[in-house]
Amino acid sequence: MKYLNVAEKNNAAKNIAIHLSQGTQIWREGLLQYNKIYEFEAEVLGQKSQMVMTSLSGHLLTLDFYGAYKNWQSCNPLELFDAEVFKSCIIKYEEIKKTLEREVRGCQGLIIWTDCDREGENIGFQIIEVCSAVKNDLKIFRAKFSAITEFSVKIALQNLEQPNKNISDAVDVRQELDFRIGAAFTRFQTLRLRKVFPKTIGKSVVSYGSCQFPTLGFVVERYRAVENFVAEPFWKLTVNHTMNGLSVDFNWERVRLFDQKACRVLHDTCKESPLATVTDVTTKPKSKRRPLPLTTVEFEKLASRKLNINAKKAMDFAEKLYMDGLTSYPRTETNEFPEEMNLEQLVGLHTDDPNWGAFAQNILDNGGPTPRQGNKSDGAHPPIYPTKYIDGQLLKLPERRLYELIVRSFLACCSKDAQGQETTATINIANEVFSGNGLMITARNYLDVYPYDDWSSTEIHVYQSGQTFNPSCIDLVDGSTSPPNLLTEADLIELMEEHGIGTDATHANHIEKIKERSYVKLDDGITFVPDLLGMGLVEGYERIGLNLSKPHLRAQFEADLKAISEGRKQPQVVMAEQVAKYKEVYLKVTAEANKIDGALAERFSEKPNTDPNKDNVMCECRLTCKKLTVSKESQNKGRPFYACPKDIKKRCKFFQWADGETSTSSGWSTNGRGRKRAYSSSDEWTYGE
DNA sequence: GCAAGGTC
Repeated sequence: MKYLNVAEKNNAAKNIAIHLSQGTQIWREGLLQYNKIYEFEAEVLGQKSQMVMTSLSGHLLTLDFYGAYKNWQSCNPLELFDAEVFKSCIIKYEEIKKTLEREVRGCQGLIIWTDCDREGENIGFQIIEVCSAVKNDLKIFRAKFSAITEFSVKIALQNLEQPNKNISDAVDVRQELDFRIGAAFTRFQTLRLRKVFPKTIGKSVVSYGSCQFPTLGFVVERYRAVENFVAEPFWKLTVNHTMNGLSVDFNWERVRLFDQKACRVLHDTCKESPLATVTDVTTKPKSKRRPLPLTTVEFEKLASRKLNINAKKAMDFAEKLYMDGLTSYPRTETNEFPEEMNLEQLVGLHTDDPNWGAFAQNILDNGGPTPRQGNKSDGAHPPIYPTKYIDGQLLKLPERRLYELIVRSFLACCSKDAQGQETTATINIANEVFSGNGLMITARNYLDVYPYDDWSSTEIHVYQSGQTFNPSCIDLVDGSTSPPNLLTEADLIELMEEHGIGTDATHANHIEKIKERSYVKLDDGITFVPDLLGMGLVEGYERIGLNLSKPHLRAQFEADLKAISEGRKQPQVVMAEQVAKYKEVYLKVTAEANKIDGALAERFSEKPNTDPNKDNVMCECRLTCKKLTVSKESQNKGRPFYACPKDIKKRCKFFQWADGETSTSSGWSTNGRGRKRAYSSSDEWTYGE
């Protein structure tokens, strides 16, 4: 038997091949330089077999509309909810597809080794689709692994399963809906707003996406919370005891009062008999926990918060570090190291470094690495860790700082929690209670290598229970409640993760996208505020009574997808329900689009063009009485034509333009990528009015 | 020229 084995990416294919062949694999080039082919022997289903292993680079196929639906001017976006869609190979991956087709011909079996998550299952079915098309009697298997380690992939090969169609179906529904909704709303928003605000919108695209809008929504919500915040004045008592050059502050047990008079009365009472009596002194151990093994989300948050490198840039550099072999795969949700990983060796790589070498040596000399184990695993990738040591001086600046962050995080999580002793002294002044704290750090441990956490000692006098002293001062301090902070990028990523908007691999992209679209902007280089367009859009949809920027729509959809994965719901049913829902939303939006114009007009300085459709020409089909509105502008650019969705696959002799003229072309059009697509129309169109 | 999800 000869099996074709296909992984989701080259790196996975290579490592799986190494593990299964004990390093005896030989490699050759595939048709695309990034995706190599590895060959070795292995035992499959109790039989010695020839193995050919190659990979994709993520999804192989993508969705598209046919002919007229592809063109922004030649169809009503409403039709995109029902227009037929097709999957085709992503143009840059055609060589990968050809490699699969060529390699599978010589094989009798196919083993899918894509990542063991939802998207991976779907990618698996794309591989099956391509391979089955050239070889129809293939024996097909799915390898399920919990990590790409020798142990895990060998177990997977001994326990081959069948691919799970339900999971893949859920992804198909997700893709198709995101695509239809995204295309319909994006075209509508863009085409309309370009006409209503030609100066402000210009040629830019006003996109709608099921992740873009909730992300924008988080920024708007926080901005409003800050804007609408009403500060409330408060008053509080503070006590200070300075002696021998050491100043100790005591905090009031009541924290603060919102009644100035009451606070003044208590202050006066304390000032009248200011002698403080120490009522209690406790000292107890306190520790600060070392970080968990590093995930993508934590990496992005640290880079953004501590190094001021934004998530998109951080991921681009992480990708480069990974490609250079310095760090492990950067997209991971896993925060625990697999048992079989040799952490001692990985720590040992760093013992010669001038900055953290001694720390690494210290870990090895004191019982070895003992990382905390988290509770998340994506089943394919370990946490992010340095795979190789390099002198930081050899790297350019942002890369060096990110490599250092990965190394320091790794060494910190392999180290021990910081330990300290916290002393709390409680005092009583005229029956008011205050407490002061002191912290003595007894073992800094991980903090010595991890500058991203603060924990510092604070001194306190040595007090004894029953002792009395005269405070240096007892003050009445006024203040006012403060608004929440605007969102930083790290906060935004946290919210996205919490509400299930996007994935670890896409958070940074969505944030970048809404910046690019001018929906949000960085206020002071650090915090996000809505930009005029983003704010106006959210307000416009709200005036229509829609909450498209709230995360619950996406959350509901995710719940449906889960039901499909588990076989509890039919994909066609969910698809139909969601399409119907969004179609209704779309109709409402187009009917009340003037409310969006109005909201934006209040934000923009440009006066809106109040009748953006006055130049439109109505087309009507004589046979079906279907109506189509076309702008004069597009009419001049090229004649609108109608593609009949049902007959699309039939190659027809001629088609008819919306102005009634027929063309004798073969009935094939080319798409933007120069590829031929069939479209047809037996309907006749004519201009009305 | 549109989405979101993978990935180089």
